[in-house]
This record gives sequence, C-alpha cells and structure tokens, in this order.
Amino acid sequence: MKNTGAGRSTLTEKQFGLIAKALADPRRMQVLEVIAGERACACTKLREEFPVSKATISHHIKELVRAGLVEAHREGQFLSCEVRRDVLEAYTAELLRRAGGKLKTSVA
Amino acid sequence: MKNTGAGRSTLTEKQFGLIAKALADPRRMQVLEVIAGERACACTKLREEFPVSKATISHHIKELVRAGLVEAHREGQFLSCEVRRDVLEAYTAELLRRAGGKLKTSVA
DNA sequence: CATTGAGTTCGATGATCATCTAACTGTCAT
DNA sequence: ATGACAGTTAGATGATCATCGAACTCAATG
Repeated sequence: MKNTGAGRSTLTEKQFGLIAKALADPRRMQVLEVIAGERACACTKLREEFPVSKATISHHIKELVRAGLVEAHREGQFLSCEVRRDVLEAYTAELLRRAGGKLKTSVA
Repeated sequence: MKNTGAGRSTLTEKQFGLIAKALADPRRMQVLEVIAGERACACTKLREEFPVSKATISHHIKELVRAGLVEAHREGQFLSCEVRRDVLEAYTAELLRRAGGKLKTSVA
C-alpha cells in the first residue's frame, strides 16, 4: 500500500472498500477501539479484553493493517499497534463526500 | 427507530453497527451514492444503474433504511429515497470519537 | 374488472467470513 | 538448547449475507 508516510491520505477505491469492511465487524471495531485507547497495544492486552482466541485477534489485526487503519511493528516478541488517524479521517471525509448529498458547502 | 426529526442524531450502539454493516457492501454503497446524487430517487432509476434484480435493490434500500441512513416514502406507485445526512455525519463523528485516538481537542 | 408497471416478500443458493484448534515460527531467559 | 511465551498460519466449520427468480401486493389506467 501507499500512504506509508504521515501526510494526508487519499483513498483508493479498493482501500475505501477494505476500510468499510474492516469497520463492519463489531469485534474488529472493538479491537480498533482498544488500540486507539492505548498508545501502543499488544495482542496479549487484547486477548484479556475479549473472549476470543489469539488466532482471531491476529486475524483482526491483519485485516485492520490491510485496510491501512492500523500500523503494526514487532517490538521484540510483542506486536505494537497504532491507529492511523489520518487514514481514518480520510475515510470519513471520503464517505461524506460520496454520500453526503449535493450540498457541498456545509457551514452556511 | 428514533431520530425521526431533523436534529442532531445520537447513535445507539445497535444503529452504529447497522450503519457500519450497511456501508460495508460495495453495491449498497453505490446505491447510497446514487440516492445522494439525486434529490429523491426511485428504485427504477437504480435498476438502470446496476446490473442487479429489483429484489436486490429493494433489499439494499431496506437495509439502508433500517440503518437510518436513508429515509423512504411511497410516492404513488414509486418509492422516493433520500439520504439522512445528519445520521451519516453522526456516524463519522462517532467513528472518529471511538477510534480516533486519545487526542480529544473536541471543540471547547 | 383486467392489465400493466413498481416494489415487496419468499425460499434457495453460493460466497464470504469470523471463529476455532492445532501446528508452526520466532524471541527471551535459564 | 530447552522451555516458555507471543504471535502466525493452515484448514475446518458454522453463520451471515448478497443475489436471484418467482410469486405476491398495491396503484394507475383503459
């Protein structure tokens, strides 16, 4: 994927779809929330929060990363996750742009 | 559902999930976009746009309505659809609030 | 009333997907 | 290098769901 930097993200059609899908599952959304709550979050922390196997947690994180919503890197034997706030904001902006109706200039 | 008025919407957990699910399907997202493009949109119009059966269109609209993203009412033998922009905005706001990280800075 | 045209409802079907267990890789300490 | 812990990968399973065709309801018109 692109958007590896920290600048403003422009979403491709594909990424837009991946994000929407990623956000659609309740458990995955919860995982995202926990990651957002902590600054950097390990899987073990997540396993304590939800009654799911580590395989499932791993899967959800992989999807979140694939969507670009989360950035993860290994910290020794742990995995550190962080929310890509700019990507999330790009998604909401694009969503409003596409489905927000004709009125362009919000704020009268 | 509530939020039948035009005021600011506060999403319940359930509605938040329904919206996320509704937005997750590409075709349904397209349907939403067309509805947003026209001021009021009939099903027939939608059938011309996409290669899907009317049953499928009907299904998607029902889901969009269930999520609260679209408001529909019969206009004689036609169905008129309109995007609930406030609900869409409530969703994006809630999404950012939940997954946007710790930085609050929420408009003093 | 019969017909046509717009939308709904009803199973059925095939695809996608969340979840699990089990086996695996990799890292740290002893 | 042995064990213990963190995460990944693979395959299976059950649930959800987008889609369809067909039968249906409702409205307008001749």
